[in-house]
Amino acid sequence: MARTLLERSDAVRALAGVFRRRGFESSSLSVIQQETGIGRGSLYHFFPEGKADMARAVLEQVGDWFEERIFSPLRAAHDSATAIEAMSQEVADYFISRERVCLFASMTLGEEQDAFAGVVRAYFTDWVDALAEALRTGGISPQEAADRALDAVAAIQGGLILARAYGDDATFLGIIARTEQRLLDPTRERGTEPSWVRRRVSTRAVS
Amino acid sequence: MARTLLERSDAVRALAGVFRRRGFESSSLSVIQQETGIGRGSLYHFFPEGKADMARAVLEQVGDWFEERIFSPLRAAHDSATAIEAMSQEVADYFISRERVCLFASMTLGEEQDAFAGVVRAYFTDWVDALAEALRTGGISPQEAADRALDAVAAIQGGLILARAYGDDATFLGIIARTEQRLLDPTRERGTEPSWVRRRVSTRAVS
DNA sequence: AGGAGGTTGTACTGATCAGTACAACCTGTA
DNA sequence: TACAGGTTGTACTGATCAGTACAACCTCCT
Repeated sequence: MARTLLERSDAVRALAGVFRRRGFESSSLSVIQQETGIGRGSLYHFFPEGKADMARAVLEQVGDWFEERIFSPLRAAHDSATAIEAMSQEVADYFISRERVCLFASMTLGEEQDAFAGVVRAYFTDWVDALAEALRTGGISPQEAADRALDAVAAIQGGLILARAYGDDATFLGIIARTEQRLLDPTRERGTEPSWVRRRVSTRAVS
Repeated sequence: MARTLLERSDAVRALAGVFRRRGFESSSLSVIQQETGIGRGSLYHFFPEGKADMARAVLEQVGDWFEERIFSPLRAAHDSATAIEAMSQEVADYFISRERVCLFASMTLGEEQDAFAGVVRAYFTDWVDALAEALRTGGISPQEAADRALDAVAAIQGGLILARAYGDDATFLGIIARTEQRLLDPTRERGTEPSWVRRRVSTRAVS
């Protein structure tokens, strides 16, 4: 019964590597076959619906990793400062060792956008919400916590773009470090919104 | 001499739209032909090297726009606060009216990465440097200005990812607004780097 | 009015795409 | 040892890909 040498989870890991390096669209079946060493037969055996199935599986595996290592600890944190430091370190290690690519972010571009909108949105809201909860635990007001959490996740994602553009991890680590400081800073006050934002938000931003 | 109806710059604009909507990889020649209404003949007449030429032209046009409307004003600014507010507004308008996609950022993924590494890096360094110069004009120290500029560009790029993930402009505008405040804030102090960063940077970040 | 030459649509090429079919294989169980 | 059935490589399909060739066209200049 060929209790195979190849675990499905190994295949998923290999696929994630290919998608990160080449992007989803340009990962053709022949490329996937070549770079993973997994034959067409096995690929369609594990992922009957083809590339869409593969992408789903990869996103699910990545999502599970974040849930376990990042989101859940943030939500369960007693000491928010420690939890946020841990998040920073985990996130830095994770992305540096994975081509500086966030697969969920990559799915917000091109054709993939529609197909994976749901899971992508869930990933980001989970992250932002978990981080906001840790901040609230640390005594920050709900609104301020939500804003800081959103800004931090955006900073990390933008940091990945710059890290890839510069081909440089140090820049990314600097951004992560300052993001961490900003999250923990107990003294920062909120100013008033610039007037042009209020104008934009009220006129058309609720799309 | 058919002094054509179709200016090359119109073609470039149309191409930019297609690339933003579909992504570079999944913009096939037939799709481009269909969505721009420009025939294969004209396409290869204007862009003899095919898609690579088209992408180059699009990036150049976008780069020129930013140079004229964003970078140059920042460098020439006398009043840094006004210049930064202007940048925020221009950037918000630009990306909201263009599918929330930064084409340079999209070129940091997949196969495009290598082909366009140079212009992509130049775009981001130009932006960060111009913004840092405006901040220095406003009396912020060079190192602090460089950090804040980098963080701001990262925040904007991350904001775009979240805006696409959420299908929502209000989130993006909020991020831009708080980024602007952070840039202008005269009081913020810099803390010390978390120890884990120094460890990472010194051990392997200089790749 | 009549070229001249830049511009454009169409048909074609070979390569590569995603997906299917199926025979051969391999391993745990009997 | 032999079977059973999950697993895998290979060959194939029709569709679509990027790029080329070229005849028809259209507009400006004389």
